[in-house]
Amino acid sequence: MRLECPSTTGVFLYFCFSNFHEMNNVRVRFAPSPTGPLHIGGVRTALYNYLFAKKHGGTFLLRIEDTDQTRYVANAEKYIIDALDWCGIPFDEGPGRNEKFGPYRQSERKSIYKKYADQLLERGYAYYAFDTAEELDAHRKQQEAEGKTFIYNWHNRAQLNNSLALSEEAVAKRLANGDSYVIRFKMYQPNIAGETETIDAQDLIRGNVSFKKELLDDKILFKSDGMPTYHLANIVDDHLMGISHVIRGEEWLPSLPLHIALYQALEWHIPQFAHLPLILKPIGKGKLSKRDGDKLGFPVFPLEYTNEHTGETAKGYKEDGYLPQAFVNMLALLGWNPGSEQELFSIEELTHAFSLDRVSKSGAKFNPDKTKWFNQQYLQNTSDAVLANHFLPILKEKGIAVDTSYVTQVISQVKERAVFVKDFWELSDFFFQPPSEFDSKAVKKQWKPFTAGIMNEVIAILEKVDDFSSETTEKMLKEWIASQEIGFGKVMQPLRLSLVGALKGPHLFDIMALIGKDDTLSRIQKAIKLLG
RNA sequence: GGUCCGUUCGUCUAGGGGUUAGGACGCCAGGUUUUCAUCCUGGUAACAGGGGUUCGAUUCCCCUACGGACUACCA
Repeated sequence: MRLECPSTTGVFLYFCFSNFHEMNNVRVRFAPSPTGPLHIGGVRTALYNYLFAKKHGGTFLLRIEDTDQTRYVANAEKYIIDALDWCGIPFDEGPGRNEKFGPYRQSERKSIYKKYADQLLERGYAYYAFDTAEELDAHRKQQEAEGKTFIYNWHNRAQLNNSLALSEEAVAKRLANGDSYVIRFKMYQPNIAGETETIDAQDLIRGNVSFKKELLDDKILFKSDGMPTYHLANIVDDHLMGISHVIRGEEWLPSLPLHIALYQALEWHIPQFAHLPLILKPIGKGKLSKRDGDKLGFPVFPLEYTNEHTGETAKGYKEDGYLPQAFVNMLALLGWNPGSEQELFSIEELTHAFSLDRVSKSGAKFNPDKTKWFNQQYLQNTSDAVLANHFLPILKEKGIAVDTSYVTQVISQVKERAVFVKDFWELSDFFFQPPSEFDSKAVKKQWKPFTAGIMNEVIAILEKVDDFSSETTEKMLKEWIASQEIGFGKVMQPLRLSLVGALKGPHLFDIMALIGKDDTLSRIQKAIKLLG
C-alpha cells in the first residue's frame, strides 16, 4: 500500500488514506462555471472524471460554480447539462438529480461558506482586508513601474489596509460601520514555530509538485459582495460532498498550494489531485479558443450555442454531423492512451481501460482531421437501417418521399464513402432523382459524336431485359460490348454520365437495379436528347 | 517579469540504459474498382540543444532553449 498525502504543517494531524481505501469510495465532480457554452476541454475533463468514477465503481457529480454574479449566463447551465447528455456522460448527482449532498449550485449554498471563512478568521488563518480595488490597482501599477510584481502577502500585509495592520478597535469600528471588506487567507508567516517553508503535493499525473510558501500571495476567500471566491467555495464543497479525487484542468495547478493550505487550516482530509493537460490550438501558439474553430472551420463546442445577449451562434459537433460516440472517443484519446494500439473504444470499454497514470503530462494540439476519421469509423460501424433513419429527415427536407427500405438500400451502396450523414445526399442524389445537369468536363471528354448511337443500342438491349437485376444487366451489356468490340470505356462512361450526371458513384449496374428499368431507360433517352 | 508545469515523426502518441525507435491521423506512391470515393500495400517523417552519470543514454541527473498555464473581490 502506498501512502500519499501532501506534507503537513506539523501543527495538525492529518489522516492519510491508502489508495486502496479511497478507491472504494471514489467520488469525483465536474464543476463548471456557467459563463457560456462548455468547450471541448471542459467536456474532456467531465469525461475523464466520469471514466475514473465508473472505473472504480464511484460516483460522478455535477456542481455548478456560479459564485461570480457578474459573469453568470442564464442559458449556460442548461447547455452544460444538454451537452453532457448528448455525449453520454451522465452524472449521478447534481442539480435536480439525486440531491443527497445538495444543493449543487454554489449560489444556493451561499449561507454555508461564511461559517468556514469565520472559522479561519477565528483561528488566525485569515484576516479582513479593506483595500479598495483602486488602491490595489495603484499598488500594482507602482510596482510595475519599478519592474516588480505586486504581491499581497507576508512581506507587505502589515503596510496595507487590513485587520492585521489596523488596531482591533479600528477594525471593529469599520465592520460595525458596514464598510465593505474581503477576507484574505494568511498564506505564510515567517518565523512561526513549526511553519514549513514549502507545500509539497502529490499529483496523480505529475508526481511531486513543490511550492515555496513565501512566494505565494494572500488570496481572497470571501468577496465584498458576500459570495465566496472559487477557492473557498471549491474546497468547502469538495469537503462537504465527500470528494475523493479532484480531476481538473492544468490551469488550476498554481492554485493547488492554496487549496492544500486551506484543507490543512480547516483540518480536513485532503483529496487526491490530478491536473489534466490542456488542449491547444491545432496551429500556432496557445490554448484552443473559439476563434481557432471559426478560422479553421471546426467546432470547439459539443452543441451549437447561441449567445443570449448578442444572438451570435457558435458551431457544435452535434450540428456538424458528428456522432456523440465518435466525438467522445476522440476526446478520450486526446491526452490519454490505453498503452495498446487500440483506438476505437465504446464508452463502456473506456471505463474499463481508463487510468489516470496513462494521462499525458503535456498539452495536446487539437487535430480536426483525426476527429473526422473517428466519425468515419463510427459511421461505417453503424447499421444501414439506423443511418437511413438519420438520412430520412434530410430527404424530406429536399421534398423527396421514399420508403425506408429503399433508403436503406441506397445507404448500403454509398455508405463506405461517407464520413458524415450529411454526405449522403451528395453521394446518392441520383438514386432519388434524375440528373438535372451533366458534368461539363466529363461530357467533353466522354460524350463523342458517335455516343448517341451507342446509347440507343444500349437502350435496345436493356429494353429486352425482364430481370433487371445487377447481375443480369451487367452480363447482357458486357456480352454485347464484347461482341461489338467497342471498348468498355466508350459505353460505360457515357452510360454513367446519363444515369448519374457525373463520373462518380457506386457500381453502375447496382445503380440501374435500384432505380429500376423505366427510370434507367428514360435517363438514357434524356441524355441522348440533351447531349446529342 | 515572477511562480509552476511540460518537451519522441507536421499532429496525437507507444517505448525506455543496448530497439531496424512502434502505431494512428495527414501527406506521397502503387494496386483494386474500366468512374469517383472507399479499401489494400508501401513510403515520407521524430527522441530540442549542451553538459554530466555510464562500457553504453533517446531513456537517469543538471543547465540552456523553447512551449504552456497562472500571476483579478474570474472560474
